[in-house]
Amino acid sequence: MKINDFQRTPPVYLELQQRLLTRVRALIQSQYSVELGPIAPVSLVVEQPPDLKLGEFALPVAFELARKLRKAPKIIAADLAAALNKSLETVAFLLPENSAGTAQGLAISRFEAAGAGYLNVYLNRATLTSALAQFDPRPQPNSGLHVLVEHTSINPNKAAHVGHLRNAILGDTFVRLLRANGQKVDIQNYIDNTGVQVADVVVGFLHLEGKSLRHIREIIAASTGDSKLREQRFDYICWELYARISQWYDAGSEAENKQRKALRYATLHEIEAGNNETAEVAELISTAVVKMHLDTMLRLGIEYDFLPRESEILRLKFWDVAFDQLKQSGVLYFETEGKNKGCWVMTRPDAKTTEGETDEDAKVIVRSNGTVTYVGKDIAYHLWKFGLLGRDFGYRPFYAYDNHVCWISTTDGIEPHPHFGGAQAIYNVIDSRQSDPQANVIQALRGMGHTAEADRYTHFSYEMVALTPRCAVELGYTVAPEDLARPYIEVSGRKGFGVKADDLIDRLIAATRKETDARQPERPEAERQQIAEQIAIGALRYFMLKFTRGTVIAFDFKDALSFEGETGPYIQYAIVRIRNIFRKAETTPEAVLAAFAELAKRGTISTTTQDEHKEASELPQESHAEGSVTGHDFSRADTATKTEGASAPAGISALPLLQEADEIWTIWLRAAKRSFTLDQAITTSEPAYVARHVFQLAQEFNNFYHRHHILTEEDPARKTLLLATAAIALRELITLLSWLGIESPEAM
RNA sequence: GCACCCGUAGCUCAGCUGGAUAGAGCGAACGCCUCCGAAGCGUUAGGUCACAAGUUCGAAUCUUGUCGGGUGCACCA
Repeated sequence: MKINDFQRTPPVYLELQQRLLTRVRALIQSQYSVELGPIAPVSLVVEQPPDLKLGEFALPVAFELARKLRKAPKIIAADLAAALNKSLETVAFLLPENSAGTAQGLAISRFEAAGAGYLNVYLNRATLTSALAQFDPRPQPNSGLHVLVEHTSINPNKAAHVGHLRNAILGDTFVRLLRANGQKVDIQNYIDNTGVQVADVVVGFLHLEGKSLRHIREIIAASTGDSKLREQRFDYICWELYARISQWYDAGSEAENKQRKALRYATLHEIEAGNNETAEVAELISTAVVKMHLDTMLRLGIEYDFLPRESEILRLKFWDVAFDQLKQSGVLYFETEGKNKGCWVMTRPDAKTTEGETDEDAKVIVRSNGTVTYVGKDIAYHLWKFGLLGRDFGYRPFYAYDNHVCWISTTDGIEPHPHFGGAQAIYNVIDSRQSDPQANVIQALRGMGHTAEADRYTHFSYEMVALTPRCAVELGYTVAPEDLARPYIEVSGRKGFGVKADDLIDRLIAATRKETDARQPERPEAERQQIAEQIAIGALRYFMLKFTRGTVIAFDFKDALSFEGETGPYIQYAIVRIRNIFRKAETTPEAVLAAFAELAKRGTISTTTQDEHKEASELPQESHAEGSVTGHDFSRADTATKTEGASAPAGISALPLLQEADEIWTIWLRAAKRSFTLDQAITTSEPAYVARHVFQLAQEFNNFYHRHHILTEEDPARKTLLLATAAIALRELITLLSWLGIESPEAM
């Protein structure tokens, strides 16, 4: 019998399913191809039955065959089940060898027809738990694609708000998922430091406030230093000023307003041009704000590798290079008629082309005055991302993390520097309001013949975070009557309307700190603070991740400040409980899992028929340390217990428990499902799948915890099983939370 | 007008490539700490899956249409 199927692959859900399908397909081919002639490919799907009593997998294939065979689905399913059971050894494939080189047994214990015609598959619990205890199912290094993820990208003219938190948390989590999948990922945070938003704050400081360059330096120095010394945060000062200047443009007489707007654009042009005092002010402000954004994100465990800035895209003339390429490839054409006369334009992705007519709907890339639009610059930038531009940024170090440095773009950088760009796949975490411009860029890439790149360009889009009217009122904003009736109100930096990220984090920490102070009074202050921060960040990150991307989050403090139910702290609490169990049991999860794998192996080797007695008798008689829970033999009990498919070599007191107690098995099954969930989350760009998966595991553990009292269990083998189940839950919970960027506290 | 997203329990949301009795959390009512931490567990109440037609053995899921909510469709960035 071949046992190489799984030799190096952990026994995980996805592989189990795939192998199962291969076998079933083969059977159908041989069984029914005569009756059907050359049969059309039957679409085989694997489902999960509504209840574990019905098995782990269900195949509705009989329904599909029913009409072709003119037979009742029930009968077909029964035939299939019988045939599969008859040749179980060839169908149910083996799990990997263990360290001793002994095959561990079949992964599938039996097939059964059920319901109206389902073919249900029952996995071999003993075999799989034993294998899972031995192997931490880590995916192998993947395709090796060099991936670039861009997220956060907050305009550097004001403080970050809740909407930016959703972006950064989604992006950061997705990076962690890609890396867990074995991919090499660079993280970029694009900085638009030359736009009107920055110009507005510059106008605010220079003209509304009448500050000089020197004065602005002083303000920045006083408001960006040590958080304990500064009276105000610079990003908050800018938040307020940005709201004020936005109103100021419309607050004067008509003539005044015209003058103010002129001032605004003059300022913008000076910033874009560079090499002048206004540009210097803009540079000071935006750099100071960016640093604060990085501080804020670091509170959430979010780090970056590189900050490309718009100022360098302009000054290093990325556009000029891109423009040539776009003209050469014919993506851009010069419009000579209609409203876009004199512009270089591009046909839109979904445009219906009518011959000869001027495309009034075309996207303008270069204006009639010769300046390039935002989309044009974005195309150039994305050519660089894929290494197609033939021009690079200069680099210098900008922000130091514990383990690495974040670099920033500059016109003339230092050597040596790491290489960024030239990625094979990119993900842009940008909210769904940007899907049109994103589609334009993809369209341009495709039009230039870079179809592979266009295919690997993912707009990781998500819906915005808005405030509930109640929340807006609570924050002291005056809310228009018509807005009070709406489900949510969009945040607006221009109006200064929104929840600032650091305010929210501070409130969360204050709330968790109150709890830890009450629950852990004996712990030192620093520890209580650390725990409070871990819980607060866990709550926040989980809150942002539990919604699927397409859902608008109507933000409310009541929901965000909740630590019960479907929250990060709920999951963290399960971890703390498990850690306490191991502390009191005076053993470790690793030791328990090793012991369990060994014992389970002895008890379950003989699901293959011929070898069972021989193998059972050949088992080495190992002796284990006295008094350790790991020292008891699974097969010690004399009462022989029949397990399905084979008789166990000796009575195994834990095995019936594993067979019958679905609340135990469901935890192991979920562990096996980890790679499946990861794969699903990555292919659909949906981190919420992982969030839900880990919450369900925590729920399953709590359920198990309340049904089985582990430490007082008297039967040693049963106790080993219970402890091993807790160990698996712990291993999974910690791993999965780390993927979500959530820490696992020692106590809480 | 066109494009995209959303409409599922009182509220906030899951429901993967169509499949067996539609699931969580919060809120409500009632229980559970002489036993591994109650940031927990259990029980109960609560749904014509917006509406209509179609495809199918089978639809919350796919198609089309209607209604309702949101967002985006500039030579602004």
